[in-house]
Amino acid sequence: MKYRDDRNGTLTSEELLAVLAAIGHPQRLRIIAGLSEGRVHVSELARRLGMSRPLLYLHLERLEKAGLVAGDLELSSDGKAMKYFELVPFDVHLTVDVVLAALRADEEEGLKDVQENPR
Amino acid sequence: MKYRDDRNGTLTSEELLAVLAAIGHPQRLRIIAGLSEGRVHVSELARRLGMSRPLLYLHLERLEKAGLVAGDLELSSDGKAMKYFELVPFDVHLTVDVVLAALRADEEEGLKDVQENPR
DNA sequence: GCCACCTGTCAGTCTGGACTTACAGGTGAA
DNA sequence: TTCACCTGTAAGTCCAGACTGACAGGTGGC
Repeated sequence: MKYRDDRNGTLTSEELLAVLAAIGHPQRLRIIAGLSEGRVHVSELARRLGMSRPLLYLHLERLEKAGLVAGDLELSSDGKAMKYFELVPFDVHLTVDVVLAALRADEEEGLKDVQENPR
Repeated sequence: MKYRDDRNGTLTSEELLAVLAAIGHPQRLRIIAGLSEGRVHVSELARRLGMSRPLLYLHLERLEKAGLVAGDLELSSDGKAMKYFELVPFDVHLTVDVVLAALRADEEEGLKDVQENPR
């Protein structure tokens, strides 16, 4: 899983911010809750949460980019295209040390960039 | 500490969102890092981070509302007013269960409101 | 044909947060 | 008095994100 493999669980600040911003929104909390019971396709989830489908798309996109949910387009038995989403288990421990580690990880990323793309 | 005492560590979604929004901003990550070495007064911190003082005020205000930092206005030995800020240790475990618990806590808050302010 | 489902995207509005500049006030020291 | 510090806030700009409404396309069944 993403956060276990990368740098032994250390996130860069960019990744950390993506996760925080993704979770830190009332609607997206509800989306996470809605997905916690299992995979659902978009239209169904929109109905359950009482929110418009285009809006739900935006939120799901954001959650997916942050690695918190995963989408999968499937053909149902009756031939209809269905986009299923499911939760990706996440576990981020928020402490001062994690913040410091993220900022430190940024610098190392920066160094890596310099080594890979020297000017 | 705020998050230990309230409901045995369970945050309402409002509190959780406040914390996530407060931490989830590049400048505020740097502010947290800046405060991790100890208490600093606002002007000094602004200089260290290279950001304008009014802007720093806004961010500190947000962090304080979320309970992540604490401010204290003091008179220095030479009579000048100094606003010192320091970190409040925080430890928020971000998992699906925490999200679900937050939404559940909201409902109980709602019930409490009804009991305290019956119509 | 029409209806009931589904996916995907675009154009437009609107609001809140981020940020700057500029101001008000205070102290002590030269 | 002027300078160098400090706190605190009000006014204005700017932009990204949230959200709506209306489209495009597809399938299968009546």
